[in-house]
Amino acid sequence: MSTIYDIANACGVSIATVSRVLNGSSKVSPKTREKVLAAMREQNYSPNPFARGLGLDSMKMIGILCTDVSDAFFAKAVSLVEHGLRKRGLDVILGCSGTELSEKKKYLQLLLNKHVDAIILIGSPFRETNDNSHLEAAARQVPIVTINSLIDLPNVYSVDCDVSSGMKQVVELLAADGYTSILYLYDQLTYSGQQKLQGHREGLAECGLPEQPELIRRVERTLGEPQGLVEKLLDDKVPFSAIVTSEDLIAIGAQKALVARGIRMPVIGCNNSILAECSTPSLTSIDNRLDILCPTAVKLLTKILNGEKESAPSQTIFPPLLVFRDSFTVKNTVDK
Amino acid sequence: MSTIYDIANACGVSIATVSRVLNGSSKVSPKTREKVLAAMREQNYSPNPFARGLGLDSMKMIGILCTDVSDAFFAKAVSLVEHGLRKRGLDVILGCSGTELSEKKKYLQLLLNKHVDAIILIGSPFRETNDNSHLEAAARQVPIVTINSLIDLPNVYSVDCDVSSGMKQVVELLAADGYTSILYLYDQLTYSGQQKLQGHREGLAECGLPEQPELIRRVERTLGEPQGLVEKLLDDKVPFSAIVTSEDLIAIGAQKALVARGIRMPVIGCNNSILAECSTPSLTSIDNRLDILCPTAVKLLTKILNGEKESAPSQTIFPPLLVFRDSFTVKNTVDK
DNA sequence: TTAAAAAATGTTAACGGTTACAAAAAAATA
DNA sequence: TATTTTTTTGTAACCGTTAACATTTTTTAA
Repeated sequence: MSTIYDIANACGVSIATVSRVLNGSSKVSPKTREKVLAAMREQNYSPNPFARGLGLDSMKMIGILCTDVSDAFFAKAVSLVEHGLRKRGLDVILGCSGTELSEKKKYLQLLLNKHVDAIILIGSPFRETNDNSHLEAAARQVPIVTINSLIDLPNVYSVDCDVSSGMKQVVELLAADGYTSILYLYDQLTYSGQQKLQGHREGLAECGLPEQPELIRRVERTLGEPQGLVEKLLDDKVPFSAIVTSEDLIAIGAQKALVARGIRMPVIGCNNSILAECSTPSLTSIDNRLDILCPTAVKLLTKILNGEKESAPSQTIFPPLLVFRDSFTVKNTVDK
Repeated sequence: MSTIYDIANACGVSIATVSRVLNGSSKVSPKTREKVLAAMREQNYSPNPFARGLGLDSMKMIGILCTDVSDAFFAKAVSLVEHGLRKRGLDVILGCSGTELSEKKKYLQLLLNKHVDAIILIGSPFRETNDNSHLEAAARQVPIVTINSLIDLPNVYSVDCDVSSGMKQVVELLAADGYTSILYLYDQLTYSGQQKLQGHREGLAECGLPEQPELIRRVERTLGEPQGLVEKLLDDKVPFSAIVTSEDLIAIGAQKALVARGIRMPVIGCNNSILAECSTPSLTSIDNRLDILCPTAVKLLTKILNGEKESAPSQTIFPPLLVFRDSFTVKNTVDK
């Protein structure tokens, strides 16, 4: 590994000059610049990131914190964010904390300890509890951008999708189609989980439908549990005529229960991951626009890192997109 | 941010003593140790990773390089590896290079430039070409552990699953059941892609079945392309009685074409991702044991980082697992 | 009680960059 | 040509650790 001193020696210049060439900061005469660049190429030089980091307190690394990359939703988000950051010359430290609040705190601290330049938080930082004191503390050290959850704290910037309205719209569409007994299956009440549930309730209220506790059920984010629950509800003859869920995986589990019994009714997922397409019948799903949120978050972040905090909106919200597939199409309305 | 000097001052000791407490290296008297630890707690001290990195040329970060985390297979692998590394106090820099060789090279270089302690390579480093000169060069700088591809180079350690035998076994099972015209759909001929194809061919040979070019077809790793191809083959009345694929996603696409026409025949996927379970009928799939490969790779890596290279096997191979689901069960054999 | 050995602590030079400031060289002006 | 201005380059301090080596303190042995 050659150092800045090696390059300086090779060209008969000082290390300051080499550093200047490296950073393109202040002026260097064209011919010395060329000489230095040639030496760098020759020696295959690459600046030591630790030394640089020590001086500048930055290694141009962004921490990405999510719950679980093996989940299709987070995987897509991480992928999109990683691409965006790379394109801008930023490296990515990945942390998958799981759902436990204590773990999330620990991971947040781990990233801070590594002196990342910023943190991108995918999904919700808190669960049922609204304790985000740790986030507040973290934001005092580095800017934080959250994707898919809205947090109002200094130095925290949120890019979110209004899934609440999506959920509401789904209820309205179903109701308009005569599906008035809607089974709502949700998993964790993270920020977006709460939004979804609220949207569902608003939809019910809007349509003058009653809120039935036995039709608003919490399940694990798995295939088996929703499937089992739906089977049980069918066994118990609990009446419902459509299923809406907070996640595609849950929807698919539920749909499997239906398919197994030859029952056909509208099933709506959320997140519109690849799973939705894989399901048979393919799943109608609320798309939370990660394809827009993630690039937006990255752009926002670069702005902030460039010191343009003033022009960085602390909240950016996009509308969701309903993607209709076989499990429920608006055409139903017409066909019926 | 308090430094080692702040702590030293606060306790009236030298920075060397603080450093010793920090590293637990040489002896420090119990009472000064306590005093120092107390000051650290009080000042919420955490050592500057860049300074440490500069001295030790290590920030205890491992680079993970994969093709695409948004793909269920890589997502699962990255997730498993991340967990294992975290548990051992190692941080993770993630790189998603895509399939282009030039990009892979670039990403490899990016990780090296960050002075990662090691690189874990998930999936294949090369495609149809067998050019792994860049890997060889990289391995001269840091140890490399590959997951799901076998590479014979100094300082490269491979943890792999023998999918070839899995593929072979599938053909044998199908043939034994009377399914002798097998459509084989594959995507990229990465290392494991080649292994799979070879296993398939071996299976055909073993069973005395002919290799039919029109039944060994390359498709994109998407849902739509295999679906379209199968539809076309059906239209063209190309005869086949079972479908085997190199990836679950492809299998699901193919199966969708069958389901749409009410045709039922064995469909076998590979990788056994969550997609396989989501499909209806649920997909029989070859599990390449990421649940074992990934922890093994991490353990191997820690061994290597601990300087126990001698006792680190350069190749570790696990057998695959056939996971039978609705799209093809061995019970078929009995039932028929 | 003193000398020797062991344990604890301190001093200081790396590690490889960045950058403020100083100095030298080149260009512009008088 | 001498002087001023501008451009280019060099010097050296600093960033916060680690660790070799030196020194002091404590313990043990004589």
